[in-house]
Amino acid sequence: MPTERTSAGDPARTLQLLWRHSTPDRRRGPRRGLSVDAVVEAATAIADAEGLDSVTMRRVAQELGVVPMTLYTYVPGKAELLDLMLDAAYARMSRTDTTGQVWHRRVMAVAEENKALFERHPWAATVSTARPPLGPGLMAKYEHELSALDGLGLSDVEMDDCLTYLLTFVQACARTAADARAARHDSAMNDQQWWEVNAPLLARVLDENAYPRAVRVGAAAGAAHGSAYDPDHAYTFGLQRVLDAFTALIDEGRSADADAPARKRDAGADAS
Amino acid sequence: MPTERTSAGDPARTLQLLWRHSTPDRRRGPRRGLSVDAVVEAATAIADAEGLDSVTMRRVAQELGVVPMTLYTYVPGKAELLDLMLDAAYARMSRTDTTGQVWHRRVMAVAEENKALFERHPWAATVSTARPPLGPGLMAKYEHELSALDGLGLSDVEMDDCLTYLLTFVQACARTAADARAARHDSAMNDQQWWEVNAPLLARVLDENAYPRAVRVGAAAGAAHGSAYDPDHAYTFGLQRVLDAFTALIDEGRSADADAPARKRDAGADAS
DNA sequence: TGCATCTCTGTACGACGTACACAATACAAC
DNA sequence: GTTGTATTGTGTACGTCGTACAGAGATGCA
Repeated sequence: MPTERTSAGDPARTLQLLWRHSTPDRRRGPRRGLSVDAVVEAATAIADAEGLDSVTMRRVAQELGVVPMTLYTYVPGKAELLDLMLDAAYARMSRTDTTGQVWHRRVMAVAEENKALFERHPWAATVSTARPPLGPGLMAKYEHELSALDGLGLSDVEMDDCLTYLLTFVQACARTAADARAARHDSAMNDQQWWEVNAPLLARVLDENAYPRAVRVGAAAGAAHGSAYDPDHAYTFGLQRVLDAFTALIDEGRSADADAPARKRDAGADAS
Repeated sequence: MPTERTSAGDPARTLQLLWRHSTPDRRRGPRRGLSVDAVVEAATAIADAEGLDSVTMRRVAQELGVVPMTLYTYVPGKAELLDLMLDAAYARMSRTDTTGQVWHRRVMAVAEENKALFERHPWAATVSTARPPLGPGLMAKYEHELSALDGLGLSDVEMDDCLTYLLTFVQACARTAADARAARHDSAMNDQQWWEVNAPLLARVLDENAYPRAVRVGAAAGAAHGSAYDPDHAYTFGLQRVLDAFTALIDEGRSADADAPARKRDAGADAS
């Protein structure tokens, strides 16, 4: 089961669908019983509730009361359907107006919005967007998110780099959280139960003296959060690191601009 | 095609296999024609060359000159085989001795080792390790990597947090790179060709005035690296951010220990 | 020499995306 | 009206997957 990927279908047809440029409105033949939006909505509902695995053409069709092949009159195939689902999810994201706030508040808002996206649509975190769906949803999202990084003295390329770094982080967290949820569901065990099953078995085969640091730190981490891995903690900890990293990068640029002999570190945001 | 996941099989059998505690050596019945290692090796070779999609029980069996069902006498199922593949890959990783070097060199070495892992085995980057394969390979890897973060004044939990943050970053980069490779392969188009196909189509539907920043920054980023997304650049840029972030965290701890009125920023590593 | 136990094989099932042929429908041209 | 044609919706079918199950043959122990 490899990773799903956006933009795996025919580019021309995909773009036409994404921007809804395919409605001559009066056509021959029977009236259409459904619509592209209805198909996308049904598929999204299934994905939200049961994961992307459950989104099969058969299942979406069943949900809409038609036979599987009917969907192919609305959508060229499953690949294009996924693009439509994701761009629609982007389009629906809330975009808080943070003009006038300090930059680290703006960046945190972007992170939160993406976190919310992946909480509402966990499947979205598992999709590879190496070639993103170039629809109105993505464009609006990108435009909005860039505004959070504007006016900080970063170059255009640096703005894109930073945004990529931030979004990669949030998506990686969400992906791990989604994977953990899927594992919990499939195994009918939560993480704690899973560890309770594995710990005694592991203890039998593992020589503690061979891995002193691993055993000590692993135990400490396991005790700190209830389990081996706590997605919420990883997000909170990591977001703070991202902000620290941006602070350093922005300050670097400022001190270079001012060509001061010593670096200044009064970046307007005491990201503590 | 959802994401593959480790530890999806039976925990007891998986651990026995991982630690190779299942060899009574003299058994009845015909001599075994293969071995667990042979199966794992064949599967890994296929995954390295053609991706995890191509690793099917039928294909692995064919490579070994047996019928598919034969594999099930060596391995309980495909889930357990994946655990064995990944732990073996961990076990084979090079672990450079960086004792005596400054911490940011040690951390960079860990990042490079993981980057190398994902270059040799791109499929490994696509596997979810929310529940990791608790084998000797992972233990050795974890033990080694923790040593890079030792002696920096971080708590055990912070060491684990930092390592998770670093590894999440490297894996996310590698995953994107692997996805891009897979897209290139499946579409028989490289990224540049893909953009050349999409750009004119997009220009027809997109109102440039509606997304001024997106168009400007997107163009700048696309021009800077040859394509829309450059995995190498994302890694280089991101690793520097990770180091900056760790610098800030370590300094924070030091200034708190020293309870100095002002923060000191002489962390021993000028991570420029 | 039996016999329990193990290896390896062949067949089969239900899932998937979707190609293809075809029936039913509604508008356009006459 | 009537006919032609484009379009929608349906049923069947193919090749893919992991693996359950039954059985055939080989081997070591009693």
